[in-house]
Amino acid sequence: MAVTIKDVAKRANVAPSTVSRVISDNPAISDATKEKVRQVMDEMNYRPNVNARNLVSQKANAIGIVIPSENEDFYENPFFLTALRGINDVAVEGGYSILLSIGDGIEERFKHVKQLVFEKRVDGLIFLYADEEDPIMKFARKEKVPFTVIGSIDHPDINYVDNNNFQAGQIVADQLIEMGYKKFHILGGNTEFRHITDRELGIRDRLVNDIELTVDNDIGFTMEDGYRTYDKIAQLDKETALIVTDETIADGLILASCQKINTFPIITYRTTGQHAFSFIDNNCYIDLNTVELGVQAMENLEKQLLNQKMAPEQKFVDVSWVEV
Amino acid sequence: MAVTIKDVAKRANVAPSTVSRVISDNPAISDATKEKVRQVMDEMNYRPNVNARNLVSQKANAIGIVIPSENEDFYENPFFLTALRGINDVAVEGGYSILLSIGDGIEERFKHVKQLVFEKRVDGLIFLYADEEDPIMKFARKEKVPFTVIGSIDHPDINYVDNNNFQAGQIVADQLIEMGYKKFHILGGNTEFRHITDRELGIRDRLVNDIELTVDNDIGFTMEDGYRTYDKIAQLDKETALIVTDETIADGLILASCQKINTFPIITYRTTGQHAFSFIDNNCYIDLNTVELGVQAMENLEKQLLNQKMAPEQKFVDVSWVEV
DNA sequence: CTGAAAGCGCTTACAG
DNA sequence: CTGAAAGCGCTTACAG
Repeated sequence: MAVTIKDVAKRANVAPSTVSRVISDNPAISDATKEKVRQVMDEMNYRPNVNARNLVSQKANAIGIVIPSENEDFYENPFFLTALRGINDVAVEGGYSILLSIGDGIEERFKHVKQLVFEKRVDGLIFLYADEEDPIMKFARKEKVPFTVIGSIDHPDINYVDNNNFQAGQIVADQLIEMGYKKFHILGGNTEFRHITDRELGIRDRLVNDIELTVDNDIGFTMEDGYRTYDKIAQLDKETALIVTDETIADGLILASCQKINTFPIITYRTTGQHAFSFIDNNCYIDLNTVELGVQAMENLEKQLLNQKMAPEQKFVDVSWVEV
Repeated sequence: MAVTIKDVAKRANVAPSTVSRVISDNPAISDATKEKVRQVMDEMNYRPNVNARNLVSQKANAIGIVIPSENEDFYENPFFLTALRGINDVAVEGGYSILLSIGDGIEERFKHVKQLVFEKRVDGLIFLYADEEDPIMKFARKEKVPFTVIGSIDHPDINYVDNNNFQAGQIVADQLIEMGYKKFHILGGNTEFRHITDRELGIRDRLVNDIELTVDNDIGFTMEDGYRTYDKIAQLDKETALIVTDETIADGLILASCQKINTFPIITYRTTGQHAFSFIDNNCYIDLNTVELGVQAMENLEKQLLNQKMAPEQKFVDVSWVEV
């Protein structure tokens, strides 16, 4: 059997409660006792039993990750795994486990999340998408489960972390103007997504008089959609700077154009510098710092868990222009 | 506060132990009592507290997933997430949570896995790679943690689930012969991986006299490696059937050739039919049924957890030829 | 600064 | 078929 707090206490000639206090580094315990107990813990390779600890504290020391319902995306879009990486870093540091809810379909996942919450398997949730009308999110609000959203939600009570997409638009415009471009063409994903429209607004915000702007939005959200756009894009005049406000569409387009004469740079917003196409995409890009998005989401959630009555936070992560 | 087993017992006019027995569907309890108690549980929306239950049973009702140390792969290779999907399906069914160990670098992950095991956060592990010399796997054997490997390991004590890669080679050869090809060219990943060599052996096993075979192995494992192979491949004569024994390499090659005249089919082994390039890859392929690999791995692990003294199992999942 | 005791919410022999 | 009691391994008031 595994060694328990009692075994340690006996060997160290103290009470179990003292050992417990040493574990939590309680300032009431003398340094001498702490040192002695710690030595015994090391000797015996003692590890606290998480279940016992959680039972007392009524905590799970775990958080749940909720992914969007169109979950095919999850398997293709590097965004989710990259954000998860950031979440994981902070979670491990704080002793939290991460539980994924990746069942097929929204119904199954909703059921799973309910189970995680009601059985106290998780203390809080992180949503990898922003949709105020989502049933799982509504459930979390109703049950008062602490949660953090990655994305923007128009509601002052909700904690969220997002890219500063408006700024991300401004930066692109500024850079391209500095590079001497006079014509911009925006190729955009579906305008139902706020990051798409915010990026466009940011670009428009920095347009100077002599810039000519054309926009082609709502062309879809898959690689295939981008791929199919090639013929249209090829018509653009050579002086145009092409800004693709959705990474996956950009990848499809890059795929379509990589073997042809690449007449203009394709500027896009990237989840990570280590994307699958980095070896053929020699264009500058905007790094969305998605790992940092995950980090800040988890930091926010942890803060909520430690401080019940925290005021809701809405944070924006800066993006950065990357020269290639 | 949440409703406990005592609350249910009081309202149902029975003892807590009776409620507990109803939860586990103990046959000693009368149907009448069961029905009454279940009704009260529903009314009160009772959910058992997992921590309390785990504390008694000395179980975590959770399993840990270990990913390979070159973890950049994890973020690009659809294999891992697809296998996870299969694992998840079985895990949810059996009431197990899934904990990921995705920290950066082997050291950090090793530390994390140790913590998961020693703190009893997991009951068992699934390795998404097969390497007998891996320190984490050695640790699991030493500590007698139940685990299942996805991949093949030459050791009779280890439970694993793998594709039948030899058969996967045979099937490709058979199909291409039936299609009338007389020349095969194998473009292979690194031969340190057994699935690569087994697939080749399977192909060789079914070669008939008049087939001419050429092989080009160890060209790497990234998309870029496949992409770079294009010029060499373009030299092949038009009658050749090209078999790529690694999916990622195949994708790089498809990417390189998609805009050119695609003179011969590129046959490869695919993790899933819904891969990123499915819209430009019109070739037949071998479906490795990776979801099923995950399903069987989790089924095996669950069996180990329920039956301590189970004889080790080595299972092989069949692959299937997919016509496009 | 430290210990004895109660309790977290379950399960499981043991009795009856 | 059901209940009372002990116990899983911790933490945390309460005493001293």
